[in-house]
Amino acid sequence: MPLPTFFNLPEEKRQLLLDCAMDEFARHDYNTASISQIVARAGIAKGSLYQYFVNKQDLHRYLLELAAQKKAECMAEITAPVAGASVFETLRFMCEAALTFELRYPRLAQIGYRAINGNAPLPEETLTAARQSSRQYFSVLIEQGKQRGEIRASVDSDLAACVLVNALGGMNDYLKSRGLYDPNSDHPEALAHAHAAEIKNAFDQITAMLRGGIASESIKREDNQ
Amino acid sequence: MPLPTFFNLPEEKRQLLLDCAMDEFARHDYNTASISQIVARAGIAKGSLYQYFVNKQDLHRYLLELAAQKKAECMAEITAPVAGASVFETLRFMCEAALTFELRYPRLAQIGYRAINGNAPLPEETLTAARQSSRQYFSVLIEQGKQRGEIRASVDSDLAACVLVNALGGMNDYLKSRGLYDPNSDHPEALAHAHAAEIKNAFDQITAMLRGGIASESIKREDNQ
Amino acid sequence: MPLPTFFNLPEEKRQLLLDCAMDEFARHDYNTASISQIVARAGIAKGSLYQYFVNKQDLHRYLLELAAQKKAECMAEITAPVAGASVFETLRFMCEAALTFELRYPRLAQIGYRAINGNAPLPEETLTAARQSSRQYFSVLIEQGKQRGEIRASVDSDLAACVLVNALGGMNDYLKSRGLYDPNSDHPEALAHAHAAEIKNAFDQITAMLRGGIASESIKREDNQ
Amino acid sequence: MPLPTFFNLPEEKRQLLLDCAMDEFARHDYNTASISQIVARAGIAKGSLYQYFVNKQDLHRYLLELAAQKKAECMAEITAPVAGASVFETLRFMCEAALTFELRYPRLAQIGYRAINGNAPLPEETLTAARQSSRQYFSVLIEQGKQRGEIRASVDSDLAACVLVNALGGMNDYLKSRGLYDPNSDHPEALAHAHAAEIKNAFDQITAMLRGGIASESIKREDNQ
DNA sequence: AATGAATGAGCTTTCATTCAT
DNA sequence: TATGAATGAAAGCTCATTCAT
Repeated sequence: MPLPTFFNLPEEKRQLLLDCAMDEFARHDYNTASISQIVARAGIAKGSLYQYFVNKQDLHRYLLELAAQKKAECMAEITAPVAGASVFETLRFMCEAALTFELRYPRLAQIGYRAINGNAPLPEETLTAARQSSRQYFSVLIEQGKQRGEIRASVDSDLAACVLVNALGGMNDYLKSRGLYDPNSDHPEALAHAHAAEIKNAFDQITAMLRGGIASESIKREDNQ
Repeated sequence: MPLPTFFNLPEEKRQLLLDCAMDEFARHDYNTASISQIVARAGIAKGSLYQYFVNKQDLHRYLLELAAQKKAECMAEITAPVAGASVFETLRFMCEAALTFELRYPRLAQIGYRAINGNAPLPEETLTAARQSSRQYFSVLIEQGKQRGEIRASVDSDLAACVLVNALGGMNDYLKSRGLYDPNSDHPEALAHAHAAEIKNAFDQITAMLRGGIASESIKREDNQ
Repeated sequence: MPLPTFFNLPEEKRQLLLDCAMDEFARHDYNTASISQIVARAGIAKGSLYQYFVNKQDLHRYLLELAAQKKAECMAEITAPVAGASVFETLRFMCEAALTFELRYPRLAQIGYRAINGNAPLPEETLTAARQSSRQYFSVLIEQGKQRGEIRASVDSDLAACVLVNALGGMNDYLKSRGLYDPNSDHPEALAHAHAAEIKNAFDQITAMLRGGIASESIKREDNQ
Repeated sequence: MPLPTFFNLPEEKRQLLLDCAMDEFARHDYNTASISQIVARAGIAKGSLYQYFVNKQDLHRYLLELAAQKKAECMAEITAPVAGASVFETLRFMCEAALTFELRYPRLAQIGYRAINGNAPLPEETLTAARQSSRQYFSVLIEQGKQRGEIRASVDSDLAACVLVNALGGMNDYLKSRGLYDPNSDHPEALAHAHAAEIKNAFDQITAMLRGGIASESIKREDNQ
């Protein structure tokens, strides 16, 4: 809820300010992020920022809103293909959407991450909702999978949801460790594009892993005995 | 790297100071943790703390070192039984070891968690190393599994390691969301004890999931065609 | 000394601005009164106010001037009947005039009160002059009383003037403490009307007190011995 | 309630800080008084002040406490002679005590005045109590006077109390206008000493005025008819 | 004449660190 | 070695005033 003044700003100036704010809140958690730093880097007077935003919280929440909006956009791009997809195909698509978001808006992604795991002054209900939302999404997805006969009925949906959410996060780690994706690089999207094939392969592997496990056939035969 | 003075301190006093420091850094992130609080609760002069540690960072890193050491101890306890175990048995043991660490040293565990998830002023290399260490441990484990024929050769060990590490973290989320384990409760160990059966079941489920995947048999048959 | 622009304003707009300014300066002391509040409530641009007044002080002084002028009007209304009146009758009339002013222009009265009691950035000479003006009025009145034989020649006119001025202020305190008059109530005039008889009685009592003192007859006989 | 650190300060330094604080709070109301100014003039670091006082309010209240204490001392000096005195003698003594306080501690007196009439952040009950205390004291005094037959039974004690309180304040005005007392001069007490005779005369006159009124004998005869 | 965004000095408060004792 | 007072840069925020349009 920025003040109207903010939206009257010339596009260029507004974007510069947002850039600086995103830099700061991506690099530091809420308490450590410095308004002074932001305005100094944006080259505006300190008082000016308070013509645009009510206070630090207001600015922070606007960035979170932006993150939510941009993430929703990334998700929306895959809505269509997902419609009739199997659970595992959906998973594949979500991997892509999540990565797309991180690649396009790495700072917003980081700010969102901090908000959920850090000390940002958000209403507890908002936090709880945010923390549960992806877990619940996956939980529902798995329930659907069970009904369609795609997923073993014996699987605990909630536990599996936790595992999925984190496992997908693990893919990020993997891509980073391979240098296939660096949120701090200047053009992460270009980087990802260059490694599209490898990334696609990681998507496939992780889906396969979650689908069929990592055990060898011989072990599995033991399991079934 | 505390100063020599620190180790000359009477055991009792040293332990009290550490206790207070752990309390503070477990409850607040690095920037919000207050040196004043620590010395006040420990009943020592503010200046004294700077006779023991170079600065705030120094104290913080010492706590992280302690965490690493204690965690290693917990892991070591399961080294023996693990010796001849299968990869999946080892995984089960590691789940237990990780939980044991969290229960015995909940504050150190929390401090470590905060450090890895990014607010502490640690050299990037230290952070990277910390993040990679467990990944590498798992990577090696999986390689062993492959050689023993327990794990599919087609699995990418590094990716699988990332998935495992994060999936185990997901189990934590699950236990917390179920109220089976709360690191902030007064007696997390007692709590965990009361729910031992349920926790054990979660261990089993997650191992099974990683082992055989979550797909139903019919889907798997499609996979194999 | 508003700028000429101010007087070119349409009557309605000018009055609205004055209303809002009076509200603000009556409710808050000079430093706490907010230009932003005034312009916001008056619905004009902040810059516009500076087309009408040099600065905050200028606006404030204009309000004080207005107060002086309105108070003078109230006093003027009683000039005629006062012409041939005795000093004590005049005092009675002045009580009424002062109350009339407070009832008709409660905000201006309050602003004047604040100015004299010391937070406003007025030149010391202005303040001194304001403080002395009423004192001098009373001083002259008492001198007249002496010449007419209504007041003891031994009375120090200046000291008596100070006493009178403040004693009349004391009557205000009394009326307020009794709930007979509250300048902050929505309709102080209505309130005062409801208690007209009691207020009239207070006028009479205070005049009597200043006239004949508070000592009992027996004490006075001692005085005269 | 300053922090203990404050009282450990060397007398000289403590007094200097108090001096600067009294200067500032006497010259400006609570909101306008500037901590920055105080520390700058006292030549201490800004952080140091917060080792002595919890915050601005704490400092302010301490000054008020000091004022109350010093005023009580001044009053105590006249307790003995007052014991068996008549109402009018008591009044005389109180005039002296009040003036003594203003002369000895002109800044504390001013701070107290601001607290009662201004916007200081004090609990409403404290304010109300302070505002009523002197009025009530006088009210009781007058009631006693009535019982002893020193004061006319027909006098309204509360109204008379208001008149007395303010009339005594009027004496201050008088002394100031005569240059017999200047709270801003460096040694107001010395000044008062030089004019002791004139001040004593003012005391006597004002007592006489309140006792017997200002009307001439001829007027009074009319009153009694 | 009217606008309202831009300004920046100023505010109170915090806190890791230093240093004289 | 122990102390704790002293420090001062930095924080978020306010507001009368200016100025380009």
